Amino acid sequence: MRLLIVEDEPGIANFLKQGLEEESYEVDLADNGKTGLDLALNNNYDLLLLDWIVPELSGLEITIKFRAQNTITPIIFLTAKDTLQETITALKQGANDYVKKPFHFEEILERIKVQLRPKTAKNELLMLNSIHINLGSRQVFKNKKEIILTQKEFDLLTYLIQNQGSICTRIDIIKDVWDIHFEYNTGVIDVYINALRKKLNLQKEDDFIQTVRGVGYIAKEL
Amino acid sequence: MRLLIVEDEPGIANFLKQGLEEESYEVDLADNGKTGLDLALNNNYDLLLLDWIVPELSGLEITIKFRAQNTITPIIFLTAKDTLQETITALKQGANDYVKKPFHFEEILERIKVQLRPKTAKNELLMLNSIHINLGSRQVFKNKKEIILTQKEFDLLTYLIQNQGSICTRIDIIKDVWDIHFEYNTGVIDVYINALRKKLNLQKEDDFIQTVRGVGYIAKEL
DNA sequence: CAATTATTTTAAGCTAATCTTAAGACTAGA
DNA sequence: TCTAGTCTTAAGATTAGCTTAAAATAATTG
Repeated sequence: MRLLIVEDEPGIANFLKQGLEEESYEVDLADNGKTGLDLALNNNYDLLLLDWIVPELSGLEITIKFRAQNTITPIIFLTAKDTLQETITALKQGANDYVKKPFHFEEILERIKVQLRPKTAKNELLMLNSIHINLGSRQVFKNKKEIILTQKEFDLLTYLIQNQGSICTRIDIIKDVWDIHFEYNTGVIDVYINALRKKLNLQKEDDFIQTVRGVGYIAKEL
Repeated sequence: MRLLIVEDEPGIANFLKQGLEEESYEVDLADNGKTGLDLALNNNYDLLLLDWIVPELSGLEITIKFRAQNTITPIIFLTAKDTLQETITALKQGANDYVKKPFHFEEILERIKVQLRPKTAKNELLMLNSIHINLGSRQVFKNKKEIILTQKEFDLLTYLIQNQGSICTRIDIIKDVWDIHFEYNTGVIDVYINALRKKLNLQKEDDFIQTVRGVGYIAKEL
C-alpha cells in the first residue's frame, strides 16, 4: 500500500513516514501543495494524508483539484485547523476523514486502516457460478471440490470476483493485486489468468473470466 | 436512506433523529443494545449510529456481533468514551468512524454523508442520445445494452462524442485518434465510421454521426 | 544454513483478433 | 450524367493476448 503525505513541518512528516513505514506502507512526502497535488495525480496512491496549511496550495485546494480527477482514493485531513466550519468544508469537498492535531499515531494508523479496509471482509464467503471462496481460510471450491491455488492466484481470483460485473483494467489489477504503482507491462497478469483458467478447468463455454481486449478482464455471472 | 440510532439518552436520541429527519433520512431508534442489534440485523439499514454505553449490550458488542454478519453497512460511534484505546478498539472491530461527545450536529451529518457517499464514480460517463460510454472501463451501451467495440472503434466514437456539436475534420481525426501528424489519405476513417454505424445499428434516421461532405464528421444530439 | 521445493516472474513463439489497405460499389451534387 | 467523395468488403499486415518453459525469488526442511 502506497501513501502520500503532504505536510510542511519536517518533524511531523518524518514521524508519520517512519511510523507508517514500520507498518510496511510505502510513504512519499511532499512539503508543499503544488508538488503534493502533482504527485497525487500521477502516482496511483492508495490514500492521501493532507495537512490543511501547506505552502503554495492548501490541503483543501488539493482535495478539490484531486477530486475532480479521482473520486475514490481516500483522503484524510490531519490538521491544526479545528473549527467546525473547516471540518465540514473539508468533508464536503471530498475528504473521507478529518483528524485534529495534536493526534496519536495509533489513532491515525487505525483510521488509515479503516479507509483501506476492503469492503468485503475476512471470513466472508464469495461465490460466482460454481466457484465458492472462503476469504478467511483462503480456500477455493469448484462444485464443492477444493482447488489449491497459490497466493497470487488466490488474490487475483478474489479481486476479479469481488469486482464481478465490472471490468478490471490491467492497470487496476497490477495496482491492486500486485501493488505496483507505475507503468508496467510484462505478461504476469496473462500468466496468472492462464493458470487460473487451467486450475479451475474453465473451458470456453463456462469461462466466467472474460478477456476484454486492450483493457483487461471481467468476471461475469454466466 | 435509512439509519438506526442506538442511544439510551432520550435527549440526544431525539435531537439526532429530528435533525436527520429534517435532512430527509428515515431514522429508527433503539434505547438498548439488544433491540439495537436485533433491528440492525433484520432491517437493511444504510448506516448505524452507535453509542458505546447503552444498556444490555454495549455499542462495541453490537459492532462485533453485527460485523460477523454484515461487513459493509457503515458504523459510526458517537460516544463519551474518548480515550485513545477505546477509539482504536472500536475502529479495529469494524467501526468506520468514531466521534467524541460533545459533538456538533453538522459534523455528524457530514460524516454520515461521507459514509453514504457512493464509492464508484471513478469513471467518467459520456452520453449522447441513447449511447452511454464509461471511459474508465471502456464500455459502450446503447439503450442500456452493451455494445462490444474494438480499441480504435472505441477511441473514434469517444472522440466524436467528446466533440459533439462541432465538426471533426478528417485531419483532426487522423491526428487525434490515430496520432498521425502528416498528410494522410487512406480510407481508414471511413472503414471505422462504417463499423461504428454497423455495430451501433445506426439507421439513416437515428444516425447521430453525420457525414460532412468534403470535410469530415460530426456527432449531434438528435 | 545449504539444499530442496514451491512460487513468482520473465521471455519467446504461437494464435487469434484487430487494424489497415486497396479496390469496387454507391451517392450527392454540379 | 458525370465525378469527387464516401461506403463497403475482404484480404493481408500487425498486434494483443495465450501458452509454455525456463530463470529468478521466496519458503521450507533436513
